[in-house]
Amino acid sequence: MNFLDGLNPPQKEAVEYTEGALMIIAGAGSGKTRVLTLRVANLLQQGIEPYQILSLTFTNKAAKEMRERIEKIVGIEAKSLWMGTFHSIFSRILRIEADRLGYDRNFTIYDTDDSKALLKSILKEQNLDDKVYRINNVLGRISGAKNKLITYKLYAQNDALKAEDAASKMPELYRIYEIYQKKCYKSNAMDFDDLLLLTNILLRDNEDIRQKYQQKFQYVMIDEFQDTNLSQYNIVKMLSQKHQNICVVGDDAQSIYAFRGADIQNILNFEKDYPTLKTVRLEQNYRSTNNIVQAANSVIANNKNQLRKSVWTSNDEGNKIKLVKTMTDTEEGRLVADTIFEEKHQNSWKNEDFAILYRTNAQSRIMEEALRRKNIKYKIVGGFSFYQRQEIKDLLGYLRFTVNQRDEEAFKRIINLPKRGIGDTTVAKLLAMANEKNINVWELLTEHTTEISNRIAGVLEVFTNLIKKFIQLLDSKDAHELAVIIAKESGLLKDLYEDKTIEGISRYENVQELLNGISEFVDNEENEDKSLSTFLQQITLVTSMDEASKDEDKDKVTLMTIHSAKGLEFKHVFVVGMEENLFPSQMANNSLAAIEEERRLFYVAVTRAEQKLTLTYAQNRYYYGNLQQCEPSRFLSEIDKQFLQNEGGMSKWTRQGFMNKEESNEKDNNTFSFSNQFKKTTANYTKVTNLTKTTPTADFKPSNLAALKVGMKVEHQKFGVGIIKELQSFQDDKKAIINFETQGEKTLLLSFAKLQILE
DNA sequence: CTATCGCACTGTAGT
DNA sequence: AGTGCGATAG
Repeated sequence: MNFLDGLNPPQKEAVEYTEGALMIIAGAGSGKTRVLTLRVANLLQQGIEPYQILSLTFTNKAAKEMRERIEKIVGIEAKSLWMGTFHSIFSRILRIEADRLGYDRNFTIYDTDDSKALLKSILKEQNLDDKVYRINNVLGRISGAKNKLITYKLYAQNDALKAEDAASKMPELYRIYEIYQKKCYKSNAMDFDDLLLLTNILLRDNEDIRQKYQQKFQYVMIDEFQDTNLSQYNIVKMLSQKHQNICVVGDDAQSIYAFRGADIQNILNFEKDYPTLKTVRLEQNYRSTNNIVQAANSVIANNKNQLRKSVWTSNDEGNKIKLVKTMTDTEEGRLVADTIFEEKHQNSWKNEDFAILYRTNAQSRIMEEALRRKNIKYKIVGGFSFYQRQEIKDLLGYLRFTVNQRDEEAFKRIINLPKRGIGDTTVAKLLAMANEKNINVWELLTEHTTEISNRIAGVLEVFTNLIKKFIQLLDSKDAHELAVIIAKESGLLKDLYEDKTIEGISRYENVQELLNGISEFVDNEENEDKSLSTFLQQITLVTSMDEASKDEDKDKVTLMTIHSAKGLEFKHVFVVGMEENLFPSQMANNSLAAIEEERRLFYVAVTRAEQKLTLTYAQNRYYYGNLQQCEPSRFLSEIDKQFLQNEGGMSKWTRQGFMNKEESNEKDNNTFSFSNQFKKTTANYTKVTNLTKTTPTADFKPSNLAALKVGMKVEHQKFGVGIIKELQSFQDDKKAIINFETQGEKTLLLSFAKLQILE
């Protein structure tokens, strides 16, 4: 087995120990992904079928990356592996077995926004004050309960929980939970936590289904085990009961999701649940310089509740860690941008060798501005998702309602969109009426029309006829064709198209982008089920982090939160905003456990760096538009001084940080005028960060459709350069068959294709 | 029912 | 700074 060459003894052991329970404690940079990849390859080489291996990860990105790496070793076989996030894998299973739970297979997955909107309406209906019952708290309590496998029935019987609720002035919480859950069920909808909780219930209550999947999954693997919650762990425990071939990989020092129910206790329980457990520790770090490894160790050593830690490296000592203080947050950005600019030339490093990590997404804007001024290409990972944009959610609302008419959140979103004179009062009345009759709104609208007042009934009929038409097309049209029809006939597209403001154009383009996305979904041969319903379930579980890394995304500086940086590595990492109350977050002040989690987060940030690490903090920073003074983070003082660069090396930047009063005023004025300018061009700004490359003059718009001719050379945003082979009419639209250089022949609906005419 | 204005609030991460 | 809410006028 030559692919084991170059592994150290514990790595080799982890790859070869395939039968029974195995726990791999993998320190930062210890080659974990490589070990996991080879482990799967090893199983496949032993003749295990790919569909018998279940491999669970925490993010879609991690799953995708691992699948690609395995594919490189074993080839096409890797496609049949069951590999994905807990949520995506189990939503797939739930879709197949939905009827056992009384759900329809077209169930909607409610995202956090949907959940909050539903809770808000429940609070209103129950006359509860949303100042007392804070939506985030309420959702957090419900979510926390679900992650501990506490259903609303169990919650109502649990005096301890109810006492906690009473203490936080929310004694009715158990009732809200019950109403929320029943409404979700009535809407044929599941929230994120339901995907796990209901999988638990499905497997627990259905012997045959449990056996089916126990039989199927002979080998189960979990990555980032320290981040799993009880609900997730319990599913895996049930699934691996028959074969007992379960392998978990984790690092307690990198546990950063306790706030949402992840339980380090799972690691301890694991040893109890599997007495024959074999434990392998990967402690040699191959990623970072000795200075970085030691500095990381010196910080994490401050945690009282750490389990085990002895990560070491035989790498060079390397550069010392740079600590930089700046006057303001703007200057912090400038400093980072300047440093990247210089180092790119000095070391001939590329943009992709740098990462800027921050604690909160809000910090990204200042870094963006600085990089743009220096003309440094960057990409933002995570943050505000494409699918959270209003115009996207509007169209998705129509698509969702077409697939599942019980989806009440979608109904509320689209019933008066575009405006048809149905206000909140009317909607509330309709919902109350439906509730009273114990039917859903769609049934009310279609079967009880006579009971609705004439004025409204007329408008509603137009709406129901529209939806009925869409429903009829569900079987005959593919997801993309149908989405295009819905976008047009609902009037959404027309509204956006007529809005010629910068924001309006951007929104129109975003909708086009969504339609392109659906088109890609349909064209993708790997997707077996091309229904609109599957598409919708899939995208709810996809965040902007998971978008395919395009070629144009290649050589760019990466900006992201520390949370999303887990598992990645960069030559030079900047951790910015090292200030008390920002990192560690102010919210962490309440408990030791929270501070320790922040410290682990810092540990994660530091261990992303291969060669250079720079920590920066500002003395003044804008919070909600107010300039505030900041103190350096306590974590900075916890780093063993011997790993920090001496004062002399800092002086260059430190000097820049201190300005005399005159300079300071001048600078403030500059900052002010810049931010005013920024305000006016927000839409442009968004567009640039979206990485859409447009040349206004040559850009193809639906309005100059006639400009296209057969034989013309064009460039498509996604498919690249091609020659127009044929132009066709499709209803009142034009379609083009284009032969792309790399993608082959594609048929595009022109009004949604982003084409640029080349010749 | 819709549009507009002034006021108050914002509390971290990602499926 | 940006958002979302309630009150008010049209």
